[in-house]
Amino acid sequence: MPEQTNTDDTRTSAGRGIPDKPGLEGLEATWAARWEEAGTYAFDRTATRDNVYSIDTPPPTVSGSLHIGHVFSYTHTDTVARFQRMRGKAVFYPMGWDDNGLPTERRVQNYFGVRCDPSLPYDPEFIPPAEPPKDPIAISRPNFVALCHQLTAEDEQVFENLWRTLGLSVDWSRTYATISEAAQRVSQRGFIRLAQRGQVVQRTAPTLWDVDFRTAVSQAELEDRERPGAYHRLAFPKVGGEGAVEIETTRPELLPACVALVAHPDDERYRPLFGTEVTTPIFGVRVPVLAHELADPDKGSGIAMICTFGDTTDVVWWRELDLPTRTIVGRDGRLLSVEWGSEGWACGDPEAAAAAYGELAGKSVKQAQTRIVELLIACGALQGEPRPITHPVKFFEKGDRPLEIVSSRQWFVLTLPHREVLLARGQELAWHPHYMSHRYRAWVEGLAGDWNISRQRFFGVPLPVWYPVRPDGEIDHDHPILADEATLPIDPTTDAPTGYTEDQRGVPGGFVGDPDVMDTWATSSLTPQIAGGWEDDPDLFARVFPMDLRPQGHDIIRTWLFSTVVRSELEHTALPWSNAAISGWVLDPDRKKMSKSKGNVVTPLPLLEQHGADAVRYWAASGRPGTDTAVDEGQMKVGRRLAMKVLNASRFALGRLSSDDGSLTVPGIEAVVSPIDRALLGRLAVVVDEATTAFESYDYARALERTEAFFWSFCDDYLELVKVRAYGDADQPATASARATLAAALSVMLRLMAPFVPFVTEEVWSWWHDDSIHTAAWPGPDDLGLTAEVGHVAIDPALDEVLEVASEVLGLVRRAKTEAKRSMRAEVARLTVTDTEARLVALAAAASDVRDAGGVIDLITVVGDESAVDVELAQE
RNA sequence: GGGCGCUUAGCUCAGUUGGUUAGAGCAGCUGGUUUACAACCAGCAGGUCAUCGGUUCGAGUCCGGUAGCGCCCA
Repeated sequence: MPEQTNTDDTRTSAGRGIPDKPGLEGLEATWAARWEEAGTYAFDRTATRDNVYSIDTPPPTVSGSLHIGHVFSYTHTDTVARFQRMRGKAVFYPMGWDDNGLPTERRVQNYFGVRCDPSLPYDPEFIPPAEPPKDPIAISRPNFVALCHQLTAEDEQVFENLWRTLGLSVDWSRTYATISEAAQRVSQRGFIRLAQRGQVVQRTAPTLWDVDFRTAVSQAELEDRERPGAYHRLAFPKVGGEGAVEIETTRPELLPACVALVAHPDDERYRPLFGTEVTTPIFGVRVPVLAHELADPDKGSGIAMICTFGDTTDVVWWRELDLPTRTIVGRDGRLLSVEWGSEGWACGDPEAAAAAYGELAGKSVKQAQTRIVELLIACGALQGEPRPITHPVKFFEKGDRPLEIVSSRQWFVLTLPHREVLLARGQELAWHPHYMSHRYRAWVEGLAGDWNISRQRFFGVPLPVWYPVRPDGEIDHDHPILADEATLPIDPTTDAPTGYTEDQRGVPGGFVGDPDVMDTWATSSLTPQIAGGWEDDPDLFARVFPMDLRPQGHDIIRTWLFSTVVRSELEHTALPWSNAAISGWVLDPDRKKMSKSKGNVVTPLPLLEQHGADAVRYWAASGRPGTDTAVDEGQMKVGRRLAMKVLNASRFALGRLSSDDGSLTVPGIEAVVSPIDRALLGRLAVVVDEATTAFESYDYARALERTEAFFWSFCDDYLELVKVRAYGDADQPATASARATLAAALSVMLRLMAPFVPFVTEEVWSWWHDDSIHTAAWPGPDDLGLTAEVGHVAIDPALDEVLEVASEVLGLVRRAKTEAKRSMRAEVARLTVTDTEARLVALAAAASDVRDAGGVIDLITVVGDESAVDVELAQE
């Protein structure tokens, strides 16, 4: 153990001594390698839950590019991890890689120039061309998945190198990947458990659909984008009456899918029409006029057409007004063919409707809009010119075209029935900063539907489900066959369910596999279970779960945080962690949000190379929890200066303790007798208190600020004051006191700074210790010769005044020298201090230090009411 | 439209339950280099705390209104 447990007497220190020329270059590589070798950050899995601090690390999307934002938020977590480790916790700090899902698919498509065609057979000989071809090569799903694994492995290495350079105290023997076999097993097991409890169900329901990715997306993946559009005013002739009802729509191409008109129940203009019918222009379909509160009287003409489906409001109307479905938009975003006059497609003149619709079928919704507007003009149904507007349109957050809503069979995790308990869990969770809890609450309160986890994609965790094929050849979706847990992970498109053989695939009496994969969040929502070895390693799981900390960005509260809470609630009836620390964004140097399209994304490696990891960490740790922070190279330079100062101040302090043979002799804390030394340690004890309290409430930035401020005043004033005294004879009590104070203060300050600047503190620590500072004990009052409990350190005002007055007088002496444009070494012939008796008593206790530091020959004190310092410089 | 956050020195930000003269760093200015540090040190200057009103002996801090910026949700 380090010397703070062995302070009873003077002892010769271990360590390798003070190097001749300490520097910052190369510290990252040196210490990253040593930490790895020594297992400094290895998790002690014999520790009981009480002594474990477990972190549910966000797995970065490895297919994304390195971003300074990664460095920022992961540094925050690392400072907390290091603090907890020094407090004696066994820190469970794994790293995960999120390589599951669409971003990887996209990257693989672009990187290799391929596309997945699931109908193709596996080609074991396939090797992608060196250069991606212009036209993508179609390859089988197994080939495609193999390329995904190959590329993510390379991407993971890039991230790991960054994290090691940054000095994250991750246990690198505990990495996981969200597409790994273990993660797939956990994910599929989680699904099966939900299904067995009836908490995930299949439904054929209107589903948000991205026509380019050809997959369903969930509410959490939506975003609104402002898009230009136009209100088209259409006239619907009344049935059995005079005149027409005019509606306004931004999507005239959906007219064939119109099933009703709707207005607000209180809208006097349309009240008389409720219960009557109108016919759609061009297609002559009779539709009712209905009332519903969601119709906005101020929007357009105040009456809207309901189509199945134009937007999410249409879905609500369709469900609540019990309307029929007329599907015209296909999964490729093109209009489907329709048999006018058949069941569900009744109309006045099927031939005319078919002729008009024939112009639209097969077109994209955009092309169809252009054509139908021409048809509407031709038949006189379009009233006036289309009126351009800008309005919010729903997009998949990764998509390029507006979402459509299609009706399809999907698996839904039931969240709506659990809204209340999920809100209660949000209250129970300790949020840092607290106000971030509002984001969660607002999201849960606003949940509009259950969580659709089916995705019609290729690279993901397959749904572990098959369906029986009935004797008539129809697929029986109502009796899904769940995979046997013992067989996980499985792929139902290549594995047969227990009790069946592969030759029964797709034949009557046999089975078919569910072709879909799960939403990435369906797997990412289980990161505590994946990292903690749920069911696969019950001993480990019991030691780490529920976890202590979930660190993450505020942008994914509604996705990752929410879904993790859902899964933990449904599976364990518990919160997955007790604390959530929410990081802000990193903004570009001009405080603009970074984005690829703006081209202002800052990459971290050049900054790490230029300024050093400690400096970049210093900048990151100055960003307060939850606060958006701009990239600031100025702050990094300050961080580097701090690191340099640590080296130099340590060299000086330890230099006073070193013998001619280079060995260090550290006096025990009991040697501290001089009032000014005791005052210094008293102040430091308060800083230890503040830093500890700040860290306990996840305010690493405050801990850094307080520690740093103390360190600089220590260097500027205290070191100057005791410089001469510390050079004296070690047998002198005054000299021993100064040296003991230097040693104790340095030891404590280094440990306070270790979470922020782990490289330089470890370097300095190694000069006089054999073990790592990062496994040393977090400092407490006993390190400073005080017995108070943490949180109860009080300053002795009389003692503190010694340091206060001495620093103040020294400052005034410096000012006099500066104003006289003299060197700091200039001698002071006579220093006259006028002050109260109490302050002069304090000054007297440090008089020789003040004389030494100021070069004062003659110090005169005068009792008086007004404080005054007169500095008479010696002749040059 | 609803909600959350922010507004303090030229810039980036601290300022905990209200309590002396509102702090720091950067930038600026003036000086200083041989025994820790020129990737340094010392010193100086710089603010109507967005704005209006209220509570109070006392408000950067608490309450309400307004404006601007940012984000989340409709």
